[in-house]
Amino acid sequence: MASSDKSYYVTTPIYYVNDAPHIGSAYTTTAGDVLTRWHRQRGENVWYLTGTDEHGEKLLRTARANGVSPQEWTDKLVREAWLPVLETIDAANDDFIRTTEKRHTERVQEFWQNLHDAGEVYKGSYEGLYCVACEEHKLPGDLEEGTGEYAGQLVCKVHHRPVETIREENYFFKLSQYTDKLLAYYEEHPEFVQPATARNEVVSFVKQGLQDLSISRTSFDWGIPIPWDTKHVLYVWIDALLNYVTAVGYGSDEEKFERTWPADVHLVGKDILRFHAVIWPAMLMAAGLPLPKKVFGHGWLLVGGEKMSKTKLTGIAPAQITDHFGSDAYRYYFMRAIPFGQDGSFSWEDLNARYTSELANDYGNLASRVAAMVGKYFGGVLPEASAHGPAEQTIADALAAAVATADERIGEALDFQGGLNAVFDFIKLVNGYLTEQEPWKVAKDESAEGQARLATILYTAAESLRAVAVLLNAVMPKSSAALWDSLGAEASLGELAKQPVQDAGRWGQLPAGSVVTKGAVLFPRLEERAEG
RNA sequence: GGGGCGGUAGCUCAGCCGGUUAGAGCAGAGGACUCAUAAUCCUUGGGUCGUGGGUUCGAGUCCCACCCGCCCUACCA
Repeated sequence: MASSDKSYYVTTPIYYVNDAPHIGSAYTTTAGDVLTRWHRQRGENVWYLTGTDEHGEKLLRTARANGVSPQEWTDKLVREAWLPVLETIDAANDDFIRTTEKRHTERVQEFWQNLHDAGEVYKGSYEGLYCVACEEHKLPGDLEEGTGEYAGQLVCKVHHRPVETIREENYFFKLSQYTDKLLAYYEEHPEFVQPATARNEVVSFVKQGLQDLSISRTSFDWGIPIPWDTKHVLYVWIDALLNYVTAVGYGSDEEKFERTWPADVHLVGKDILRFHAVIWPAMLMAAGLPLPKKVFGHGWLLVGGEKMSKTKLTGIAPAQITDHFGSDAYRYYFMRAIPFGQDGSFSWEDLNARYTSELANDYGNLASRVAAMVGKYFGGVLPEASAHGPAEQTIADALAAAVATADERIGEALDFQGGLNAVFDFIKLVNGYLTEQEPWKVAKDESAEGQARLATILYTAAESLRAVAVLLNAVMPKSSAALWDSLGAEASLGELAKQPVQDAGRWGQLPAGSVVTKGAVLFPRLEERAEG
């Protein structure tokens, strides 16, 4: 297999199906979608995977509470909530894996059977603390000194009631054996865990030494049975992580697996970084499989200065935003307003302000004024730039720089904000160019020179927009398509998605004679949206 | 308890190894223009740089203590 055939493979976490999809999970999916669209537009083979995590005790309980089987419950949630949200945010994933699918469960069983056969798994007993009220196992850090009648005992921080000690026969994965191997790997591959702050936390955690990991449960049965001892089901995480390989043909389609694995980027929220940067690579090492090239832990979305938590998820559903602003603005906002890798504040005010200022006024209005002038002065037929001078060259040079920056920032550094800044700085520059050149005044000069200048100014603006449409297609596919259409570009240049993004700065691609029409405005000004 | 990060203009944030009048975007104010989605372009704002000390000729920028928010991690019983 030639290396050039290797797909650029990006994953999101598989989301726990029992939780309602909110903007936090959609944030990861959006970022992955922008990243993969960008790489596709470079002409690379790309594979973008997302999906749902469907096992575990919590899901079993909700299913029962709703009087249906866990499979029925999970089917319903996927159908009614998780698949629709992909439409809502306009994600173009190549596959969607569910951990209840045979292609997953069978491969997972083989994987662990192999590790068991190889001596990586042993039977032991697990002793843990359990809060009956929470119905969860607790770590020492989840507990505190009791007071009053529970004085002297450790109580759950949530319920302030004593926890029970529970002993269970479990299978264990020899994670402890991988402490040094992981540390060596982090050392050799400093880019493996990003950003650097996330990497530091992972490294310092592993340096303390790893404990073997309990990988099975016997207290409930909604999970993948351990093949050699079917009273046990696999711990959800240990099952879920394998989706990244089972979905691309591990153990079933070697050709596809070779072409896809290892993943180029695992996108994860920083809360689940440890599973992806410690446990997952150890599992792969144990199985003799290549490790993913990069695990990127992005930040939280803060609402009102606080982390959006699952529990107090009065949360915001993506559709609440897209219903009003549209999916393009949704995608733009989260990529532009929040530095990927850092926590960022979400507010309706900020969203509204950016929509109006950046999308409607700067970008959309530029497209409108250019299309209007080509229509008004040249009957909608793009004229030739016969008087290209220094002012035009400045624009062309700035474009080339913006393209280079955007390609590096978005395509390599996963700095979506930086990439969008470059594009929008360019848009502002073109607005300024028009104001300086005053084509509406030049239009009154009917001399040949005057008309040549007018033609050149409008060509320059239209050609700039052509590049902007190409550059923004990964972030805002719908409005970019509308702009492409308005410029009449498809007739000569072909499909927008086929325009190589790294070549967008080559000046003069939009041919004179293109039919420019003033379609619907890209981002109509919106009524002030009320709180929440 | 230990470790880390953050607290800078109304809002969101930049400010590298200390050095002339602390910056950007948005919002606000004034002006220009009219091709355009009352849009665009130009100009403009004086904020105890969390608090209190200290080092220094000079400190958001270094040191100490403290307050607030968050993250990682422990002990113990």
